[in-house]
Amino acid sequence: MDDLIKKLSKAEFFGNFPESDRAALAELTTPRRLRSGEYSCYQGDIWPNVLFVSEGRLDWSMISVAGKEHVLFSLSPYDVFFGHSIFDDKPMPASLKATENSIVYRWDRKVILPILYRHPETLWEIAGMLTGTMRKAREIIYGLAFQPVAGRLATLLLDQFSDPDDVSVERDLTLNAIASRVASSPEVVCRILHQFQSEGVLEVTRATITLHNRSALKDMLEPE
Amino acid sequence: MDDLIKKLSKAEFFGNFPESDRAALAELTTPRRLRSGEYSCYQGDIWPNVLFVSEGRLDWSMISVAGKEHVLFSLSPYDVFFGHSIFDDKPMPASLKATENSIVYRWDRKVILPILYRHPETLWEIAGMLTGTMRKAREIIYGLAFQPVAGRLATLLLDQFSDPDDVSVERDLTLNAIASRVASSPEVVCRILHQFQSEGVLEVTRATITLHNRSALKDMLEPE
DNA sequence: TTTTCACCTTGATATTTATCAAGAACATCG
DNA sequence: CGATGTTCTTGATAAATATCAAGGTGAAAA
Repeated sequence: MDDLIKKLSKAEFFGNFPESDRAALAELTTPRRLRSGEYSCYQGDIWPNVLFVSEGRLDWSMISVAGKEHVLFSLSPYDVFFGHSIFDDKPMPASLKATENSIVYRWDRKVILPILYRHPETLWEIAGMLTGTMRKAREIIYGLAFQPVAGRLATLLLDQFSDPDDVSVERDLTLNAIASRVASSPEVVCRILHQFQSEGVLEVTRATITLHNRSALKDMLEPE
Repeated sequence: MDDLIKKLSKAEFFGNFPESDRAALAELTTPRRLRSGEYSCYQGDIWPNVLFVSEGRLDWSMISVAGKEHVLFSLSPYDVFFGHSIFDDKPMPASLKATENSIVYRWDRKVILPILYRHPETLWEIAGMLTGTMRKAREIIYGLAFQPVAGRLATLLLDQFSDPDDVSVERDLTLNAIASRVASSPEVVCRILHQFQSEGVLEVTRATITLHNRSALKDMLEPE
């Protein structure tokens, strides 16, 4: 339990709470272990919960009627996630799926609301957090509406190479995983990756990607 | 002024306020007339305001670096819009543009926050409203990621024919306007519209669209 | 070591969508 | 009424993307 309290203090949201409230939160939940591939919530569920990621990684992804998957973003340790249903009691618009063995903590609305209400500014912070999610959604729409697959892939790569010093990253995503993030197919992603290579932008091996020309990727997004 | 107070009572959000607060709100703002084509806020602005639409129509639309436009949704009379910046002080991710001559009222954060804070449940309602916007964004992403242009157009048409009794609607949107909602080009929209016609789904004339087979449009979205 | 399996790669092809161009239909205004 | 400008329409063409198929590669398991 102390472990959880400590982790919550580093969380983006509960970090600002007084220690006593973090302790109260820790009292009200138990760890859940998810194995890679397991779901925490399904698209369509009424799921009025708050989730805290302690270990592992979860994807927030939509599934189409045709069975295709589109991953919008993923949750990492210390991330806090508010299920949509907690605000409006409607079904969840996407699913949360563990992509690694993970440990999460969950609170039901009935349990967590009284604690949130102790701090009036907290509700305002929630609005700020939701606004952040809306901004992420906006970026996704922008990519889909205006950019070709190559552009969306460039964005994803720049994201992976977020640290300006990193020039080489492990390929932790399969082509399939990448495709479901840029809304395309693994074959197309493969081709574009090799096209980037032939242009000297980067170098792909089976295990790593090495970036040679970061600005070329950026130019792809904002011409000039 | 009384006019505004009355209108606010029918608004989705301020309608639940006590009359005194609506009066207070009316005191703190003045009407702004926008001519068709004028902008209320620009993508990139810091714009910490709340907007109430009294008359007319505004489009919430993104503009790409290449100059293309994508309309995400529009605001009609009685709609209340919270600018993103009001929550996080960051630039607006899209623009608000009047598509008709319109009358709107605006409040700055400094002015409106004290009134909102009078009702603790209001903040929770704001979160609910933001969640609604996120759900709209999710539908847009779903369309762009999984559906061809014809599918997105079908969704738009079903939206126009929302009343099950309506079988005929005025064509109030130009092909250009439709194209910027389904993220395509006017030529493509034109062709698909005529393709629908040749399939007997609907009938297009210059002035109206008449729906012959509503379920055909629905089937296009959810096969089977 | 061999087998197995998932993943990657590449080619060939079909489909979808964008773009350019030109003419037709319509509304508006002088 | 004629002139003007916008919107619609259609054809031709190019580009982007999806899909299917087949073979290659490497890692893990037997």
